[in-house]
Amino acid sequence: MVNLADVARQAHVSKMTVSRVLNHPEKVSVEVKTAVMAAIDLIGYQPNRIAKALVNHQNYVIQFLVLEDIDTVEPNYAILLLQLADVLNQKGYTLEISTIITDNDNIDGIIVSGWRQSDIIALEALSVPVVLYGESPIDHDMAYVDVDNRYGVKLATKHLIQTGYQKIIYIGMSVDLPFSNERELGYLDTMANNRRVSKVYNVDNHSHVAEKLIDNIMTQLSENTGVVCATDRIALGVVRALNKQNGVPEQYGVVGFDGVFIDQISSPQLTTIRQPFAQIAQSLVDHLFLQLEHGELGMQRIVPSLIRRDTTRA
Amino acid sequence: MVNLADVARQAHVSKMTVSRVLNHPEKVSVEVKTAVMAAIDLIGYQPNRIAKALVNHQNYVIQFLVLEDIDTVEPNYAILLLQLADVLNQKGYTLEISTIITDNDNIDGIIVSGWRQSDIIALEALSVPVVLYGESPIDHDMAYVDVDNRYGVKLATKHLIQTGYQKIIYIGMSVDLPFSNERELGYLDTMANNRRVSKVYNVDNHSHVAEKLIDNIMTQLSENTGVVCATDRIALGVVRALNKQNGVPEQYGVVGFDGVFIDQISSPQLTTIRQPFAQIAQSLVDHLFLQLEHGELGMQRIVPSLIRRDTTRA
DNA sequence: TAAAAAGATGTTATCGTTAACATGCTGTTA
DNA sequence: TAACAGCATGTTAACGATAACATCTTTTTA
Repeated sequence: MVNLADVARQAHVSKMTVSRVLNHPEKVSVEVKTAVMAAIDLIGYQPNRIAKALVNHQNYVIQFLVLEDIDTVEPNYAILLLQLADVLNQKGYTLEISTIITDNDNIDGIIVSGWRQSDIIALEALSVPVVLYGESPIDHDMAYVDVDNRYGVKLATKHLIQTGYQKIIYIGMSVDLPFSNERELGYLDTMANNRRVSKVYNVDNHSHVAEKLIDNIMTQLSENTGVVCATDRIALGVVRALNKQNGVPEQYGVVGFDGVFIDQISSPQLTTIRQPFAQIAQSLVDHLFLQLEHGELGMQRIVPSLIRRDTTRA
Repeated sequence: MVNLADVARQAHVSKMTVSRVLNHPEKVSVEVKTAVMAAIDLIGYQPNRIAKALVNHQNYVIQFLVLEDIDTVEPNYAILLLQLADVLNQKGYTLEISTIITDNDNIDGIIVSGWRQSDIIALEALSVPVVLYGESPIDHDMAYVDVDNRYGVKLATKHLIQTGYQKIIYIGMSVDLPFSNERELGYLDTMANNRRVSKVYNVDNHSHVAEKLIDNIMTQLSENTGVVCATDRIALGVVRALNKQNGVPEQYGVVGFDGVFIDQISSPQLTTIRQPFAQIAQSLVDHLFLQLEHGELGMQRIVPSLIRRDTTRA
């Protein structure tokens, strides 16, 4: 393996000078710098992450902790995971994926997804920086990054109003977590602001459950109704039910939330609120390093956008 | 950070003895061993992966190389990725995810998914062990793990025959790769063995394309037809088209292939051939270590199974 | 122009672990 | 009982990189 010493020999300088060229180039004269660079190129030197880690007391490993039941969120995780890995790679970091909370000397930080209220205490007790994906519970001060859920559903609700649907109902998730509460509030706020009458249903986050719900309430559903859905899974079921009368998007409009995978395989393709996962991944990593390097707890709400497709009128 | 020296002090032995207790316990007397173990428990020592890596000339990092267009395979990747991470963690390894081929001193081995024929030469030139997910091209000798595609489609075809569908057609993918060829052969073989007339269509691997194909050939499709699909995506579109006449599973039977996510959100839920990803992940890692530790190129075909659900008759 | 400051480069020690070799003890054998 | 084998444990050096300090050269300043 080509190491610092080989480069040093090639460039007729000491190892330290080579190290400086790479880490503190401003402290090295221009001639030496170019000579060293040439030597590096010539013999194809790549710094050894392991040796660096040992002397810097770092691991260059970030843990992605998935506390959610994996089955319920697969497509989202795939895309988030790939984006995270990408951002971390660019910083020379590696990803460790775990499904249980452990205090571990071999990682530098943790990004957590799918946590419940009951996980928070254990997470706060960890000895490494933690960033939550998803808004943190009100009474705890933890770094987090989340999509702006309330704003997202606001967009969805407004869109249905503007495309002329008369009655607008909301189908949420039966879980008590910040993100689902925020989504519901986004609907309620927008309806109130537009002097509309709200109607909220809650179901488990599965397309079949949502489909059954719509089947059951179909008779009470007047034509020209818009349905704001808390997730694309729910929206998928809703569209399926409504399309038994071939009513989407003319008689009924549907908007989902997530914008990953499901929206595209649905037929017709879903109008949805897209979570920008590349941005989310970048922000999660940024906030983790903010904590790692400056001890600061940051939080950010990422603005989602409306993707107009075929389950709402043009 | 608690290290070997702390344990050694606590147990009144040398660092080397502690190291031996952990790596070569048979070379240490029983009394010393128990004393050291007690000291480890007492002060909560965890070995430092980085220092170990440095002295062993290993990185404890395996790269997962995704060469496929990410959009086309998300749910599969999520599940494979999580399983891989799990298997590797148990061996003290970490995962690096990459989308480009690079020769990299900081990894110990590579697991490749979604490769094309044109990638093979670059992959063979790499200086670390490589295992392919997906059968390797005939003229190259590389380690691989794959699901037994031919057998899987055999299962699917047989199932449709046994549940009494009269005519049985196959909808494959328009790509020339070992896995898709194998799947087609699984259909053709089984049909020939059962003295049935085959009919093969090919489409891009998207539900909408498959849906459109069925719409177009619907008039030529006699009732009591079974459709073997190369993927769940295709099956999803096929079911959607056939269900416009409410014909699944009584008039038409459909079987997919993959068994991840799509099969469950479909309505009715897909009968499918499930890829056992936990087993695949384990096998990929095993074959990588076989190569790493003994230089042996292994290959394995994992046997998939039929999941009977609601798109075929009981 | 001598002394001090600034700049460039080199030397040493260190991170935590382990392989290889060294030491010391017990017990066996002729 | 001397010689030696075999076992348990300790000591040293090494992995590759870098921080801290040391040294040497050049520039600045009074």
